[in-house]
Amino acid sequence: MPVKKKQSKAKPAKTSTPSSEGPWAAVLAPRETGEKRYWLVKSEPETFSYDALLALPGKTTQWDGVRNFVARNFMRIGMQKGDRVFFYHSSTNPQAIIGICEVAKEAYPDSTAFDKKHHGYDPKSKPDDPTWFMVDLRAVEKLPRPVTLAEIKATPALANMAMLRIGRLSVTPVSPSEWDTITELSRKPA
DNA sequence: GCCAACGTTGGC
DNA sequence: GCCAACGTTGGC
Repeated sequence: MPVKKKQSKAKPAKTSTPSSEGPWAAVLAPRETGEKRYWLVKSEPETFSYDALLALPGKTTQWDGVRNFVARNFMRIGMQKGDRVFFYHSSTNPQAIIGICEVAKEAYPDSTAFDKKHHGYDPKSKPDDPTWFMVDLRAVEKLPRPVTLAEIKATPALANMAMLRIGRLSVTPVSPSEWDTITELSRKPA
C-alpha cells in the first residue's frame, strides 16, 4: 500500500523563516528544564560600546534596530531571560568579544520600527502586528581580556561558530562548548 | 575605501 | 517565480 504522501502545504507566516527547520533550528527549539542558551550580539563601538552599556542606568539597554528575519528569530524565539550573551565589537581594531551580557527582558515589539523619524522605521511593521522585536540586555562583566576575531578564527574548536558561518548577522547563537572555549581563552594571556 | 556576501525589491 | 539592481554589513 502506497504511503500517501500528503505534504500539507502550510502557508508560511508572512514573517516566515520556519523555526523548525534549518541548521539553527536547535537553538530555537523548546528547552530542557533549566537549560541555558548562549548568544552573541555585535555592535560598532563608535556607535554603542560595551563601556557605554556599563555606563547606562542599570547597565541595561533595549537591543533595537535588528532588521533581519533570522536574527529576529534568534531574539524572539530563542532568547530567554537569563541567557548569557557575548558582546562583540565590530568594524574596529581589533574586532573582539569584549564582555558578557544577560537577557534582562524577553522579546517585545521594537518601537523604533513604528517611528517615521527613526532610521529603523519600517512601514510594514504595525503596532498591532509587529514585524520587528527587541530584547533588553544587561551588562554582566567584561571579559578578563578581549578575545579577538583573529583568535576565534585560529581556534579549531570555534570553527563552526555561527558568527563565522553567518558572518553578517548581528545576533547569532553560541554553543555551550563555544562559550566555555571563549571564556577560557579570555582567562589566558593573549 | 574596497569588495564579498547576503538580503530585499521590483520588473517581467 | 526568476533574476538583476540595489542596499547593507563588516572584514580586510
